[in-house]
Amino acid sequence: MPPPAQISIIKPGKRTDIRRENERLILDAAERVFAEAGFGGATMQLIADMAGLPKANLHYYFATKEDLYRRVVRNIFEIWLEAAACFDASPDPATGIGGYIDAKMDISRRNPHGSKVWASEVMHGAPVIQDYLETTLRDWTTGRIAVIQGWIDAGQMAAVDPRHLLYMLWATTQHYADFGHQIDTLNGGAALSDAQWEAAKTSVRQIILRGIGVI
Amino acid sequence: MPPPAQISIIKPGKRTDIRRENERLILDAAERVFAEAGFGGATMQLIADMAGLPKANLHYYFATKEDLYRRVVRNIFEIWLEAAACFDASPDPATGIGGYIDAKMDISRRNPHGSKVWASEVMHGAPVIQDYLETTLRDWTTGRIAVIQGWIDAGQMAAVDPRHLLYMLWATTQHYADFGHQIDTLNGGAALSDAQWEAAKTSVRQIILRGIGVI
DNA sequence: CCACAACCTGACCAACCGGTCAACGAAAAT
DNA sequence: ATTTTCGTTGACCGGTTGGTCAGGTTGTGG
Repeated sequence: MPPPAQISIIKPGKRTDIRRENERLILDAAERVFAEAGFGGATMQLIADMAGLPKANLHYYFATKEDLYRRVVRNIFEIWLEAAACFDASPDPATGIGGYIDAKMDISRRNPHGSKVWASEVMHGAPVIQDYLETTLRDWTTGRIAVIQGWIDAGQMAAVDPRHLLYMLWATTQHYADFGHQIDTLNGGAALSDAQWEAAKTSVRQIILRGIGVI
Repeated sequence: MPPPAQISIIKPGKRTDIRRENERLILDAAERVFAEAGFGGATMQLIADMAGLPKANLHYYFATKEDLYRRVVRNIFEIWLEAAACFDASPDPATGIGGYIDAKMDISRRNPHGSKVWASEVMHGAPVIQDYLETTLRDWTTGRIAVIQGWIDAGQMAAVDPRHLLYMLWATTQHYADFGHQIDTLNGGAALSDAQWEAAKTSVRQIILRGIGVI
């Protein structure tokens, strides 16, 4: 009586499956531990425990602690850039910037650990992703500044400094992830409910959009 | 002629001078190292080197690394609260909130290390200053929300959620300290000049004050 | 001047960390 | 069936860290 072949249909390749699964496990655990303890405070042993794997297994998939950290930061960086899509897809600042705020607020709620790792990395002088700041992020920023300046020149919004508007967008939206613990504490110790998150998004959108004269 | 105990308390004395001087040296170095490396990444040896003292001397003044860290965070907390003065002294939101923005932006420029240590502490779940969040900060926040709500009720500003307005003020002003490295990198690798810093202050003030309908 | 207290510090230690390695089992490839 | 590759893991190691301590120096009160 041979075991049904259908079961084995699911697996495209056991080796690659194991690898992908374990890397995912490790990266998830690492993101969390790096966010909660910082790079220096995080230990490979703690990440291993949280991932449910022996420590030596981590070093099989990621040669060094710094390599693992680098991968975590890269993952976050890509998520950040995804939120840029809403920015270009819109012809006017109200939907463009409003959509960007919504997108980044959603990321802050869905992926707070990543935001914290990024913040920690930058606060410590960006020793790992300095090249990203100088290339990808700088190019991205230059492009968005041009878009905003276009809106200003077209009279679609108030004449504010596009660069500092961008910084304000980053600061306000990421604040809800990076300082989530403080916000929760001031909320009576409970995480923000769905309604409260919507209120936060609305408040941020309202103040900024009115601040740049589009509502 | 009894040499009154008061005098020996009041008079500087070389002993107390040495103590105060060294504590100041250590606290300054610690603030910097904790900000640049995080609690876990900071080492007592590095703090000692930066303070120009042998490591064993640090443990003479501060029993443990955590004690030293606690003192650093407490110092920062007091600076934060000082900026609140401008808030109450003003009868209208334009000068009150505008002044608060200016004050906090100045602190971000003058004391970026402290802001980073605070941010790091909160991001890691505030293991050291949780009680402050639940008492002093919560009370302070409640008070300021009442002030803002008063302005709203008096028709002096738009009806925004005071709590999220506060968060936005904290986020935007502290961003210039916590993410100073990123801002400098996007500024061509140079720190913001006096003029650029004024432009930043003006931009933040402009957008937020217009956002709450006071200009 | 003396005695005491405060201050200083080189040397040391137990604990821990990142990383290594040899040995082994399981799956693919031949 | 045999060989090879990939995945797994306990045990181990050199280096570093926070913290200790004995013994010294300096300042202070009497």
